[in-house]
Amino acid sequence: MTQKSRKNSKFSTEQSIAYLIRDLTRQFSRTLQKDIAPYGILLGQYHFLRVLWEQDGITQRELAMAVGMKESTTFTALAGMESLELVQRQRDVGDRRKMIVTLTPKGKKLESVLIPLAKAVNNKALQNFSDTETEQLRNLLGKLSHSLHTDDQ
Amino acid sequence: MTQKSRKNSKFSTEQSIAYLIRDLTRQFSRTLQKDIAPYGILLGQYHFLRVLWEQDGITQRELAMAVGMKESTTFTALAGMESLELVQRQRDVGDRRKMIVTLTPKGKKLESVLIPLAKAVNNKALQNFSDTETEQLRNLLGKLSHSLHTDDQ
DNA sequence: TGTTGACGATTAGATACCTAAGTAGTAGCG
DNA sequence: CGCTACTACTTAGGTATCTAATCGTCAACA
Repeated sequence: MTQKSRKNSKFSTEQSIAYLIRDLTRQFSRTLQKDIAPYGILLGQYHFLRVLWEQDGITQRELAMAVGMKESTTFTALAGMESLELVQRQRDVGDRRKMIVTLTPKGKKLESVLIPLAKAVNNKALQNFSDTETEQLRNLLGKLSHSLHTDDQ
Repeated sequence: MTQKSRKNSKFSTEQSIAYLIRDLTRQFSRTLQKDIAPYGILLGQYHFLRVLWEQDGITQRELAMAVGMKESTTFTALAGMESLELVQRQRDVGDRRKMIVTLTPKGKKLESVLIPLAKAVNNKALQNFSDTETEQLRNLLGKLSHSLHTDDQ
């Protein structure tokens, strides 16, 4: 290691928190993507399905909020999912601006197949973690997220 | 919260580690991207610059490895960086398959400008973390990454 | 009741990645 | 040598996001 890279341990190339997290995201994505691909589901679609399995019949905007994606991203994903007949979209009768998204039987059925795959990835990642460590990690990540969201500084 | 979403705390929509991490990556990316945009640098380019500032004159493949990106991604990023005159690429004389990447003065100068911006984002995220917590987080993330990489299970 | 502004969805266009399939150049071996 | 396999880069094409701009609908109020 060069002198340069040692001078700030909070930020060296290998160790910055941001880098570690970005790298982990890629690993998680690649892994889960490969697992669900055989079922014809794209990773970008899976995120939306996961929310719909718990809250069916919500609007596109609510879905976007729940998943944490922008509405344009949500729109694109749903368009693909509709053509695959995983979801159905209909205008809200009461407020025609809104688009209600509901799962088709095909979309519903996937829950029992895909959730275990996602759990497996999560469990593999956490295989050597005690419950305490898992909780610790979750708390630290939450704190990180909260700090990044604040507008001060 | 529905009964359903409560039944497995390790995996509910809001709390899965993979989701938290993916979300954090987006936050980090958006934040840093906005900060560096005024200098005409794209986030995807920044990652490569960061490595080059510490190890100038390496090959494209070495750079890809150091950054943790695929070579095709590296190639595209470098092409853009070359046209912005941030780096120069020349064939290795000894082995003409290799492409040596070196920073231009313009690329070098950016180090003193951009690194503080990246540090600021990191520090903002870690603003309420004690040194112990930071180290803890780093260790937990490293462990996570290691577990995901193993081929067993 | 007509105008204006907010809201929700959509479209357009860009960035950041990936996988898979080329294309050279190098090296090893019979 | 000359074939073959490997290495490094490149190209092609696709996915997952984003921001910014536009379009239809609704609501509020002068």
